[in-house]
Amino acid sequence: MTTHTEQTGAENCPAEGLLKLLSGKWKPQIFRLAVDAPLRFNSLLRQLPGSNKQSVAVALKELEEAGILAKTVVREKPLHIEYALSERGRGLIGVFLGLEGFGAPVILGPLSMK
Amino acid sequence: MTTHTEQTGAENCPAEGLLKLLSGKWKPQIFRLAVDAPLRFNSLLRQLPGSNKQSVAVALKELEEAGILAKTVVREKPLHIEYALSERGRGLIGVFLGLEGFGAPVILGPLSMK
DNA sequence: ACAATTGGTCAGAAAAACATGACTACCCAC
DNA sequence: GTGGGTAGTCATGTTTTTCTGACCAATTGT
Repeated sequence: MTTHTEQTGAENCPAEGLLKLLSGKWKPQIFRLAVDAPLRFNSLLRQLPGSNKQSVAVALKELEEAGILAKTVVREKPLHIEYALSERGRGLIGVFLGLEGFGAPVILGPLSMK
Repeated sequence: MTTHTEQTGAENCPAEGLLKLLSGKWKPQIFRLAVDAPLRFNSLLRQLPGSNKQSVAVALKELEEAGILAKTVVREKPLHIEYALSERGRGLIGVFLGLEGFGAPVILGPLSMK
């Protein structure tokens, strides 16, 4: 059975694909940090306590492949790589803010309504 | 030790908690179906091909505990239980639409198709 | 030349999520 | 009191995700 017929339902629901993309242990935090400034691998690793190379590398790759982050080789003093929010990525900021706006009251509980 | 030292970063980022809540194989679909009409366990199970009691039960419980779905015992003909979107749950619809709006181009976009 | 920093890859282990099948309990019709 | 529908739980196994530690390769510093 090499017929990889994935049935996630994402075909009829784009939100699901996006949720799947943003889910995962590190991707939301990576996205959030990328909003503030371009990211560099080792620095990012240090900013995510408890993370590991592997997971972060995979997350960066997936976010890049999804067109949310753009990878750039910076030919400067230490010669490094930058992962910055792409145009599409910036489009996600609004959605993220919507999530935060809704998320906050959930965490603070029903008592804080009104 | 009741001090649940969760290190998800959700404390300083409500969006993360929400993403975590909505992630999972069935929760997005369940939410989506709940938008249309109140849900009933067995019926829902039939509407989610490939799913199973266990996973759906857990998903419903978590959505209920998060205050997104409201569980109601309906004392009628077959005596059943309804899971309907709560007030808060309806608030999520907008966020979900935002996800769909952004998600669609990602799926259909130039990067994903070869 | 050697070490450190850059940004990774790889195989294997551990942990988390998900699926399966058996079982429970309650109500109603027959 | 048997059978079907309601809504689940439980123990177990499988699959997916995440973590660990070793290794790699180019670039810069001493």
